[in-house]
Amino acid sequence: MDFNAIDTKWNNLWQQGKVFEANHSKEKKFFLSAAFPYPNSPQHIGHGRTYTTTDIYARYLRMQGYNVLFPMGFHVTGTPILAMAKRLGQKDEEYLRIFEEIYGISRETSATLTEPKALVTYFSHEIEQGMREMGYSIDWRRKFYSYDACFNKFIQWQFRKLKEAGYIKQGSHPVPWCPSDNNAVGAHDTRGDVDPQIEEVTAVAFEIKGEGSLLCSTYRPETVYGVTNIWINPSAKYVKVEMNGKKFIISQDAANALSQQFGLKIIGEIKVAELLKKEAINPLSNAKLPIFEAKFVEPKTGTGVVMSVPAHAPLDYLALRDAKLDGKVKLVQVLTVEGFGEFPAKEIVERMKVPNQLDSKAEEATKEIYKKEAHTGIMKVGEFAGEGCATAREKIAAALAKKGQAHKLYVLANSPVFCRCGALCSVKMVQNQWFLDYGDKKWKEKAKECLSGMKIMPQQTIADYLYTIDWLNERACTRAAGLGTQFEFDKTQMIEALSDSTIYMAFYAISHYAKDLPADALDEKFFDYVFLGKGKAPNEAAKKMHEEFEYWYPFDSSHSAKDLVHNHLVFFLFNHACIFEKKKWPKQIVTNGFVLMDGKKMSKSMGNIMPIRAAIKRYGADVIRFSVVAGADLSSDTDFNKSVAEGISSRIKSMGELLEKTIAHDAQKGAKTSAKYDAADKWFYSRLHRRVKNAPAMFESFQIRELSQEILFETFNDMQHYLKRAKEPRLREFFEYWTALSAPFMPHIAEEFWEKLGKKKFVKDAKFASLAHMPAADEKKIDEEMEKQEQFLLSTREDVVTLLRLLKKEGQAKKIHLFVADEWKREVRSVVAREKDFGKAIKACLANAKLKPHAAEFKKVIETCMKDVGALKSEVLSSQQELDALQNGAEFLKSEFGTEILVKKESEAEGAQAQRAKNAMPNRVAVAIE
RNA sequence: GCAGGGAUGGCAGAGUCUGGUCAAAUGCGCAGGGCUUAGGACCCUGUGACUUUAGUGUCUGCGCAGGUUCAAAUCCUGCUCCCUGCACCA
Repeated sequence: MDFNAIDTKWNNLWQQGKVFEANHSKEKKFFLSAAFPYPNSPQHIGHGRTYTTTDIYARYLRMQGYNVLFPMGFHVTGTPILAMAKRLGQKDEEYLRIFEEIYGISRETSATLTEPKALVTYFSHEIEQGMREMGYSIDWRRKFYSYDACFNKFIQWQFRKLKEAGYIKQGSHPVPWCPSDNNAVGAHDTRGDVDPQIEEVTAVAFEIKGEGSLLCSTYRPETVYGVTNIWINPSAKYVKVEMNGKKFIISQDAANALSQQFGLKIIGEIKVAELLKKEAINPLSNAKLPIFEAKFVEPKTGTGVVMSVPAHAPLDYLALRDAKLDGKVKLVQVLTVEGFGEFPAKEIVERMKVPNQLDSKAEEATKEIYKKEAHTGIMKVGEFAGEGCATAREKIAAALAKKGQAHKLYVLANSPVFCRCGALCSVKMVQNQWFLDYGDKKWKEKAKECLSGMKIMPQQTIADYLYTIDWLNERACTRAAGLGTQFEFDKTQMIEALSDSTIYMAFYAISHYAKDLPADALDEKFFDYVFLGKGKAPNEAAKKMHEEFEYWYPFDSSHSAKDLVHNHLVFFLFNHACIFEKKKWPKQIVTNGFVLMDGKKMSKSMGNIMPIRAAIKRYGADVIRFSVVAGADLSSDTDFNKSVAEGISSRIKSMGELLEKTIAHDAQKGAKTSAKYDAADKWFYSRLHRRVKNAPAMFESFQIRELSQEILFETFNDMQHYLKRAKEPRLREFFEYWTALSAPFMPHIAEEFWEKLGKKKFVKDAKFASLAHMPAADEKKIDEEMEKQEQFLLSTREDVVTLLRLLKKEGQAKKIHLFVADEWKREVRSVVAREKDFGKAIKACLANAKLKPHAAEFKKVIETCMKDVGALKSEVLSSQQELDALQNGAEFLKSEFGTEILVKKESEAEGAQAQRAKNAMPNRVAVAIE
């Protein structure tokens, strides 16, 4: 089987036949989509998981008779593509290498990708081609890019609606900032792709009479009571600054960084030597504090001035000890800490034998104490004595701030972070930043109402949605640069990437028409009519688009990987709830886990990314489809590796070979067999129809893993057994059902099989398996008794195998006798099942008239039954049924063991066998081997 | 720190809601055998330990420590460890 050839054949036929183009009609519809990709790289097999899951579902629903719309577009909004084009233009070696080694893009090609649009075009074509090769049943006519003029108009309309609703606000906001580029920085703007993390710290003011205040940044304002001195770095430069009419002393570096956050003015330098002579005043205890020098103080971190709490901060204690001041300064205890005495910092430093402040163990000790004190520390002094460390911290910070003795400031927690331009990043307080007010209570309520009407898969993620809805606050919705849509209310701004992709699904409903209209025509009235049905249709186009939207909306199912739960998917709820009327709110969200490569996360730095098109080339699309969805439950991550893909491949191939054989056989002998089903046929088709019957519920609940297991492995195993068991296997019917059932998973191969089978079984004139109806199970063929009998036959076979091995008589037995337990033993079994107790069971049996004749024997039977009393719940076959099962399977057993098989009832045993026959139990035959 | 998820055999991964049929599905790996010129293809068997030449039995076992129960991977309590997310970034 040449998978690639089959893929190509059917991809072309589908395209030519316009099989997946969906138009509004009278039929019941289903509108679903998966998050549209950001084209700044080729896609890898991880992306394939979400799209494959979506496509399986789409194909399943199509086969259930729905008019299914599965569209796709490209999200190009934001800065990474801009940044990437710029870097390629600069011949950035890091990028060129990634392109070459991981994406397989030559340097010549890279040289042509220095414009954002060229990059978008290149990767979106690459991605689209991959999706086509994977056989995704997408209506490509509706494709658009988020920078298309018609889409811009749509987003601007959306933002006008949000503004009308009062959800767009302005205010100040801290962002990671490059002072040299004069722009906000994200992970893709920094050296080594470090994600800059903003953290809030408290800066406490320690007054120096006549000079202003020393500003000390700290994570632990509750320890101000214990401050014994102030640290400054002897080799740093300190300056006086003016801020809100007050004077402060901080390092020069800090002044530069903080000027981005506050309107501060540097008044002049102050020499370290001069500072060291001064005294500062503790704002809480009013103690006079000396100022000392310490090397551990980083002038670039925080304010460059550090308050010293030697009782609780190991670094402070170490610095004192290094300067031989530990004898002179009196430590002040602030907290009582579990497992420590008066001065925890001193204790831990001594216990861990930290040599000095610059040793790496100093940091370890700090972390340890910080954690311990935050957990178990109780305030010993001050206004909040008796309270826990964490609550006291907040209260003290607030109290100091109220008196103007503390200020909130922002720092980069993972500092230093460098911009790719080389400058050190800091935090800037952006003024007049535009926000979407997701903190609005009423809006939150609406979003929750929307959520409550939806089906969320996997169900356990509902908690995440609720949590995120509650937690969301004002969120910046514009940026100074980027591709996408201009922000109408402030033309210096572009709408930010996560804000223009919240209701874009609605645009798919009309995108294939919108493209043909001049952008000017898409004004307020136009969209009000199309999406909200307000007013009269401004023109024919609007009317047509309104009808289309009315047909396809509400949006039935949104698919993505699980990382979008905390942002995009929640915004999706908020925005739908705001813009559209309730009956147009979305119905379902499905999220899935990631794909690992040989057990490890795929990443550029590890170089273990497998591009999806390379994977298709190697294994075939359908094998990849199975590989990314069959391995794990929807919610958990799945592993892709060679052996999984090869295993799937070989199963599919052997199915193909069998299909060929079946067809050849039928052609020779004629497909019709008039003979009735025998036991083996009944068993096999009972299993098949049971699976067919259960399948729809499994598709609906996204038990994709279980379904693939059934289709690929369990059905396959059944067939293996059936082939051995059946006198004349009839596989045609099986293949007709199996092909349809597996078509959503392996569409190309299913089409190929379908064609070979003559393809008209389930729906008249279905040219494609993709359009055939999912077969309904023939429930008459589900035969539980037959399945049990076969099960019994198989376990009997197992017993014989075990016994032969035990006797070392494999292949040497002359005759094998099988004895079925008498009916009265079943009575005993059910008594034991009921009583669940040896004594009670005996009494019950004695009282049972039916068991009277067997009084001498039943005690032993009860004993045997009691061994696994829990197993007795399931019902067993009657003696006659067991007998039938074995007689029907006698041929099979004979061929398995190559010897004569004699089946009898226990009571019919004669001579030497009589004793053995007594071992027979319900559901377990007695075996006698000659 | 907060929130969510998790810990099962050589590996991956079911089983947990609804306790007993669980030495634990399925797949991979490994070992032995068969088929074959050969095999990475296919088939059979085995794969916690010990014991057993008539079909066993005993012990150990599902992160750790307890508890409930005739019975616990499954229920309860406490603990340890791991993963993911925490905002202006797609």
